[in-house]
Amino acid sequence: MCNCRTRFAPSPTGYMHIGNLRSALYNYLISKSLGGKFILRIEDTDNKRQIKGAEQIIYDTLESTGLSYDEGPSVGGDFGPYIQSERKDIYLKYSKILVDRGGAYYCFCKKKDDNSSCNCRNLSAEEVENFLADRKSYVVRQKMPKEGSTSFDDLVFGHIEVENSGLEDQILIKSDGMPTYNFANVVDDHLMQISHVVRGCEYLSATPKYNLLYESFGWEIPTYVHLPLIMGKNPDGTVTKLSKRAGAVSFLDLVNEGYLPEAIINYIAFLGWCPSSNKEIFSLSELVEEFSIDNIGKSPSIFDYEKLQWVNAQHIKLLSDESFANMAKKYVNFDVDLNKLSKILKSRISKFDQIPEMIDFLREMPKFDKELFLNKKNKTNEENIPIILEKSIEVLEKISDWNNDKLFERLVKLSDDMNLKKNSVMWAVRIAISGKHVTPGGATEILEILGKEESLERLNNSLKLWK
RNA sequence: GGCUCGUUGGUCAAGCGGUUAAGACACCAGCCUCUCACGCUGGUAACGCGGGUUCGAUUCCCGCACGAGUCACCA
Repeated sequence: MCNCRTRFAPSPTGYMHIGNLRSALYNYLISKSLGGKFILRIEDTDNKRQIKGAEQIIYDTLESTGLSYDEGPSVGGDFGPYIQSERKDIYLKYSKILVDRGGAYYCFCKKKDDNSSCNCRNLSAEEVENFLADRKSYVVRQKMPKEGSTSFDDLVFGHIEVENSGLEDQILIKSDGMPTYNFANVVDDHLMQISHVVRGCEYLSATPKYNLLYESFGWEIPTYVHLPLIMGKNPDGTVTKLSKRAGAVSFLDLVNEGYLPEAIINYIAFLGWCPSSNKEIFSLSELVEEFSIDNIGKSPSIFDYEKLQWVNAQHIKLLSDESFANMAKKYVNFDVDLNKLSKILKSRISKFDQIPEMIDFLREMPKFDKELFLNKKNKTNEENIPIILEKSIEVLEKISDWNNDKLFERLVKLSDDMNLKKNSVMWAVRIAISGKHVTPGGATEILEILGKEESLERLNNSLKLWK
């Protein structure tokens, strides 16, 4: 056990996209692989951007992916509340402390004012008192050093150093009294004793500002782990940071398309990290076992649907027959034996939304071209097709024990009797009952699913095409 | 534009001074097979460019190019 504490701190401003989830995952993996705690904190300091339901999506996503948190809204913890809008007073209090310590100052300029003309940094204590007494609206700004440089060592990116002169006196408390993200983040991370700040590297260049804040407070600076960006492909082929515009990927959308949460987790774990071994398919707990910060890379990765699909296919194969049938249920909208269906589908789909198209022929015999029956490799032709179908019908009519093994055995026997390869019979029968060139499952598997009555009806109808 | 970061096959990626430069996806071929899929075997394909350092650079250093991130009273 160690006292490693990480936090996932999303804003409820929309759906949960892959970048957020990856951040949650890595926070989880880092704390769990070190035997520490994983904390959820909701950062809802921007009233304007709140979206109803977004918070619930966060809870649901963490729940369905198994990223369970040790502290957070509803589960509680010793450092609550875990929702920033409920911590407003805390930020105000600390902003005052910071002003007293000389790390920040009140700014009474109007929003539109040109920053360069702002002289609030030099206001006397008396002037400030007066403005405050007048209830003049204000913001609190961080007092950045004018010279020197600030540096830190990131566990992934190494030593980063920036000139202080490039840093603006950023706003800490907005005129509505709410803290900005940057400020609330620092205060909460300190108060909640976060040891490792794990976040996307878009924050890399803002980190010196954070450190200056920690220093002004006299607080210990946490360990930083910045994660490489996840890029999305634009329609024109260029790549940019994953966003609505580029490769729009929301967790919920993926799930609705038929990706398994565990597959999504497995895949995004590899966006920026890779294990020492060549193993690729992991459960969440296996990821915890193998995860190591040392193996996080720096270069951006591109979200690749093809690879995701492959990973998903692998996880689908790992599913028990029961859970597969359960998942498949919602994609099957007609009456059919789900268990039998699942058997032929499991190795053939890479995501669940492929199911409807694959099995539509089971519900209703499609119109098809008679030419489909003719297949050189399987030696079917205009002469033998009608005979095969006729004989098959005779044989099948006599079967009362309608199951795959029995059907297979009888049709193989028929082909022997007719001096044909079994492929010829199987091909003819399969086309006759499916009307499709390719089908999931072989002739006898489809016969079994269709049932005796439906199968014979289809067979007879197809035979008519040849009379 | 300033600052910061990155650059190994089409994609994801191992590598951390000397390698036949792994592996995976995709693609192609073959095998297996009651079509397809699964599975198995094999194949095509890569160190951005230019200087150094070194006996030796994909690996270290410096330029350049290209890509990206960030510069909000958004997070």
